[in-house]
Amino acid sequence: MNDSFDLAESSPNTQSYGAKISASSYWSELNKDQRKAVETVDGPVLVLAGAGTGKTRVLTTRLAHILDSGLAHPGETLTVTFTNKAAREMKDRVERLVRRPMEGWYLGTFHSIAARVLRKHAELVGLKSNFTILDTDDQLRLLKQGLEAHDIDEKRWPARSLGAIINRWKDRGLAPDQVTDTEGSDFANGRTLELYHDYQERLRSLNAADFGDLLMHNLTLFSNDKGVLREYQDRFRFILVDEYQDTNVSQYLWLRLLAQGHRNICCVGDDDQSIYAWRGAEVGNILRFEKDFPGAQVIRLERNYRSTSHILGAASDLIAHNRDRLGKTLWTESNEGEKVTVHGLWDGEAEARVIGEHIETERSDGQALNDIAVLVRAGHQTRPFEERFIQIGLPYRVIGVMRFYERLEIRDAIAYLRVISQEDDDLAFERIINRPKRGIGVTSLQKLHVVSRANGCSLMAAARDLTDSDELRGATRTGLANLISHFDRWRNLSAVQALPSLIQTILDDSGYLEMWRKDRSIQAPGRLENLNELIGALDEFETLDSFLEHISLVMDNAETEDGDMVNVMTLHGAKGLEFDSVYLPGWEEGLFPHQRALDEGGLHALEEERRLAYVGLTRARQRATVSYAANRNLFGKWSSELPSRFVSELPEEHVTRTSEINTTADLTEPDLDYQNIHRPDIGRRRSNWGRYAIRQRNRTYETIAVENHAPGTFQIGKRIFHQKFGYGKITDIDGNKLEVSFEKAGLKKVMGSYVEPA
DNA sequence: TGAGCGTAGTTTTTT
DNA sequence: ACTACGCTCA
Repeated sequence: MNDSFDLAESSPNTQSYGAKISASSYWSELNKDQRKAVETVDGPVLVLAGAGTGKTRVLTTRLAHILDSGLAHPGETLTVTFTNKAAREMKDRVERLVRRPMEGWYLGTFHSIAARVLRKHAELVGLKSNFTILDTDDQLRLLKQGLEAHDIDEKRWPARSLGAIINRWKDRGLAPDQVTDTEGSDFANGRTLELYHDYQERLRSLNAADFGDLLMHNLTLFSNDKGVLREYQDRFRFILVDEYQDTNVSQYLWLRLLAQGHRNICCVGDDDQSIYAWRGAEVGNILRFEKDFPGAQVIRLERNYRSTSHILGAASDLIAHNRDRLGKTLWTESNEGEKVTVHGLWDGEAEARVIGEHIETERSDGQALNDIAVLVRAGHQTRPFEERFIQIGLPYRVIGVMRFYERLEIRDAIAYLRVISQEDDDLAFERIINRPKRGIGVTSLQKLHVVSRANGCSLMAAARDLTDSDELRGATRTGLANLISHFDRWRNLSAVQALPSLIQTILDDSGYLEMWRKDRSIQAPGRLENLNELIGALDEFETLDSFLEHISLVMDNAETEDGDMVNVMTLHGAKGLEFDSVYLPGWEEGLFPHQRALDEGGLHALEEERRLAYVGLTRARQRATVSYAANRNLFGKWSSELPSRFVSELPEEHVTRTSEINTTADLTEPDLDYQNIHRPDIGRRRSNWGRYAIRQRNRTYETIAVENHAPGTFQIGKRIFHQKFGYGKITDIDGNKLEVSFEKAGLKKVMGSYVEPA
């Protein structure tokens, strides 16, 4: 972390400042709109950049232009992204363009820049400069402790829910004394605010900040000390923001404050790709930009360089179903390409099989697997694909699963380091106090907590006290005393020893490595391997603190595996990426759009789901293949599925549809030829369908006979019972689909075969 | 202290 | 189906 912005950054850089260097060499290839977005450096600019319109290119070129033409030193620019990956990419590209070391510039994620600012002025918000940044796991444990302290039943009021409420407040920049809404009023009998208050107190006493605090404390800081705010306002002559549609309110307020100095802020975003409202992002930030920055120029990038016109056409028509959007008309000069294909399939297994076959065909046509992706809605959907791909020997990688620094053994090792860096870090100390086993169980830990609360001291201090007293006996006392003396030694060692050998010593002395060596489980060898990797990774860091800052803010995915492999990931994970060929399985009502989104977020959530579908389609350069299954095994239960409404929203002119099944909607067609053949392996699946026809190669060869309700069982107004949603009244009937107004769950469409007369 | 068992909850994810 | 958690009992 370069923290020297008072020195190095403000020293005049005679090479660049004031020197007009022609930048035309690297932006001659930009189109008119892109060029305008790069050149308009005076005043606020909003760049609405559709999918595949060269957004990143514009952003990097703009920054390079500002630096190259001497409009600002690197240290006078602020560039924010959401992910470390995006920040790194931007850094690389700008450095390549500018060919000059960019020491001291402010380019990074919102969180890393906010942390950098906060460390400088921590005392103004009641923290010390070396505060710990807590991750979600720590936060959760802290919240649990809070609930316990308030005697609130954690079963009834889960810490996770409390965390979600508090995080939403923080997303909006609301400290406990600023909360006026009733957001949390139905949680814990209205004691949410009290819990939030205590949680913040606890964080302060631990000298810790959670992710939300980083931004929120910045806001507090800026409003408490106008001098500091002024300093940054003056400093940042140019501000650039990537993925602006993903900013939450507190990030927005933060930007707005900082931009008030020079008013040169350029935000790049696409309202159609806003898919993070569920974690506090406000698309509204885009919509209000012109209001907040009067005279702002709005530049639209609408020429798509990525996809064929069929893919672009399909995606554009789909997203046009959203009401809540600014509206863009993407166009392309690329060829028509293939139509988007839509497959209806029997079940998830068939879906995985068919996609596997398609990929093998593409592969034999010379298509690189690295440029193929399977994009799913939810993490668990990757499984059938993994199983199938393993079976047929198709190389694949799943992106975005467990991250390196989230692994149990890595977190343990880091906890040791955290205690060394900050003896007061109770959360870290608690984590490893009995790992490996030292005879310090729940009872002993409770004693420590009592002492620490009574004395207002840290757990470590309490531990010192307790080992001096007679409270603890036998193995427990020796175990704890040993641990304490180990820590004292390690702390001394940390001053003189390089990080890799320090951690090696710690893991040896503590018996932590020994613990895993003795462990006979399958995972143990992998864990030891990971620990070795950690030791290696530590080589890159000068100080313990710089390493800890890195891991708390730059918890990146482990590098993706080398080789030519199909990419399997969630739609969210695919944002910003592109592939030749994209498979989009699981387009079924309830799965995509996801039921939970529909239940909780209504129309807004539905539109967000649709944007997700849009993001999925627009990842494809050459081919996009959508599929849905008639039956799906979810959480151990089979259920019949309806094709997603998004499937029917795809325009015929850009789509080819094939189906191995008839969906329920088709069952009411009179001329279909049903046979009642019972196929045992399907019968076992307790499919509740009335009659179901599968047609393959124009031949109906399979139908499952399951008991059907007698005609007239269902009439509008009749009361029915549904396994999942309970009692309700039928409001509409459409073939085998019923629209039911449920007493608890509200208005829903359900399968007739799923309900019983009540 | 730890194994064994029952229960509940299973979208998306960064920092 | 699978996991994570909390509780009971040896």
